[in-house]
Amino acid sequence: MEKVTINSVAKYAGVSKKTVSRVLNNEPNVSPATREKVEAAFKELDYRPNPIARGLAHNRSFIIGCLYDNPSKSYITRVQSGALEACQKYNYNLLIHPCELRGEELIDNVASLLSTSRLDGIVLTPPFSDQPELVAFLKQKQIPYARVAPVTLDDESISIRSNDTQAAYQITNLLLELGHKRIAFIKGHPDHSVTEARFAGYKQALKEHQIDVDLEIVAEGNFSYHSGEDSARRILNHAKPPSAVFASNDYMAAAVLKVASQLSISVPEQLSIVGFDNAPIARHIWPGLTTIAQPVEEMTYTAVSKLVEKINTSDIDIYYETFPGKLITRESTAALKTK
Amino acid sequence: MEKVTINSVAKYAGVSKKTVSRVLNNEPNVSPATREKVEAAFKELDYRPNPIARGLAHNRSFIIGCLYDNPSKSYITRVQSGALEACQKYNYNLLIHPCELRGEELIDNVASLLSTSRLDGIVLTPPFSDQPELVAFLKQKQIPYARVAPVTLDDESISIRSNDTQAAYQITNLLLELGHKRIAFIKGHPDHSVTEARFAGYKQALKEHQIDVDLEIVAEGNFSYHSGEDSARRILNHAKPPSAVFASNDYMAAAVLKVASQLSISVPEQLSIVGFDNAPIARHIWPGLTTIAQPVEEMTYTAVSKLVEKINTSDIDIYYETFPGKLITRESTAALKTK
DNA sequence: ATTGAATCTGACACCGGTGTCATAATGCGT
DNA sequence: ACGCATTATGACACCGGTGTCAGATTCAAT
Repeated sequence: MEKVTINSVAKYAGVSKKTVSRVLNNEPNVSPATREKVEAAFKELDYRPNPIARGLAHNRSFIIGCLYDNPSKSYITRVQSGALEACQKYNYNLLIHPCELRGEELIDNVASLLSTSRLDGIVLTPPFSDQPELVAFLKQKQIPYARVAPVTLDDESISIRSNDTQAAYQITNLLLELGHKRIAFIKGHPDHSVTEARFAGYKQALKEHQIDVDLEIVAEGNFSYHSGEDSARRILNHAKPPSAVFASNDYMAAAVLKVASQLSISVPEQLSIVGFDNAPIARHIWPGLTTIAQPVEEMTYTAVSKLVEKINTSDIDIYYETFPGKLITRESTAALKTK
Repeated sequence: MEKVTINSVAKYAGVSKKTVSRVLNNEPNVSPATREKVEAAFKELDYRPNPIARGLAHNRSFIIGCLYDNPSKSYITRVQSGALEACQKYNYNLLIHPCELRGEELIDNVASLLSTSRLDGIVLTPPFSDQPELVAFLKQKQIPYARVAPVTLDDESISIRSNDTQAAYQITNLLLELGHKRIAFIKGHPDHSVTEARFAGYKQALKEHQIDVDLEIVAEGNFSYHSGEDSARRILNHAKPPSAVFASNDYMAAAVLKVASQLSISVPEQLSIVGFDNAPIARHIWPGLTTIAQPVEEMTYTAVSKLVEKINTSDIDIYYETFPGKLITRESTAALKTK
């Protein structure tokens, strides 16, 4: 089984390789008869164009990079899944690049990624969507990029956003409507811009109900389960403990539930808990967590699609779209019993 | 900033491009003086070889594919992480390829993946490590491959194994030593070869303690949380309920815990539960799950490393290595109280 | 039949590297 | 100083596609 190149097809079909190339790329100015001959040859020889050669000729790699650093495996998998689907649609490949660096080192790392792998474009997922130095670097290097779930705005890019503040507002309101007045909050990782966005929604809801934010029951977490445990221990042992806890993601919320069990605080009877993200764990623990679901796959799919379109047509310069979150009610929340 | 090619370096250093190529690849027969000149030019111009051109010349893509279909996101992430690390070491890229197909469709899908992406090699993770048609196909197509955690043997390949039977035996023994005599078992997905391997370990341990396997408390799961719930409900509502449950993975074990809470069966006082895999959920629920940890990253790292070495040297033909599992004891197991 | 425009087709260089092989430069023994 | 083996270097074709442009063919209009 010798390999089938454009030359063998050309010979087989009795035309020049350029004509074969024209058929391959659906270029105009090929007579129907010729086109048919060439297509028959494709079938007959089972010809597959070599993407590497094509890449060399175009000075393109047909590879999109995906940059992430997220403690949630399920989030990463969902991002990948959406990105992959978009790549397949356009015959691109996806190169995943987990990266824990920040600042100068991050720039160096991405620079070396770009020069070694010759990416055609790059998708930034949180927390990288909001790293101004990184964005500036890509802009300066003229590397097309798209940002998933950024909070900051940037006039010349593709940004696929979610409205975390709104969603956090909504879920806090749910607790308020259930009668909770003393609601603790566990913040996320300070590098992630959604951290402040979610906190802002929480504060706004409290404010509208004329409740002051009590920083004694606001803990600094970092999205990890462990940080949730520490925060929960502090909050639940407070002299005036809250009747509800809003953790900035589901892992930390799960940790709150664990600490509550350890302290024999029953959920949701004595304590309501809400999380964020609708990670698998939210329904894998008992009671299940009330949380916010976001269409992560869809967001990433859109981001990569728009990015590839930008690369292919250099038409789209700016694209904004906001995807709404959805409140999911499970067993971890209940009305406050009036004592 | 015009782009730096091998030609510009050659011109700058005053040598031919072939000489530059020689320096680049550490080939012999370059005088120290010339080598230095060229290396200085590299630095000066910040030259990065174009992997696509190199790929074309070598008829290689420098891409390794990773095939998987696993319900556990954390498992996937760990596989990716090990594979990526190995790829980086050898300057390869990793192409991830989730795939839910089986049989004929699977072969077609992989065939098209190979011809479109020109992979240099492919890593098979469970359940693909044990699909005989797929392995036969790759062998016939002469595509180098490595198998992670296969159960079946195959004389001519790279196989990085774990001893699931032994580990299952060990964890079952732990329950037996705690005094449990009636131990339920929830099987995994029938497509995964580890499913039978783990069951075999369970049976062996029971046999050595002269306990017959009671198929009434052996459930057919599929590794999903949901299947674990269904199985747990059946098992725990049995007329003669078990005092311990061994679920083939941690998700199903977590589901058993949930069902137990719903039925007000306290864990571990009335019921011991063990899982398998040491997934994050094993320590994110309360009580934490006693389980088996396997060095997934390390296994995949080794698999990819050996695969790339095979590609580069066509030396290694066969490579076997078995990684042991490790028992992790948490709060979900306790000694059976003698009534 | 003739002409001009529109449509088709192929020769050839090129993308940025690597392999082959011939030739130039060096080292070494006598 | 000479000859010979060894090392160093470059010219050139090639990997498998694509862009450019000139030449060939077709077609409609006169």
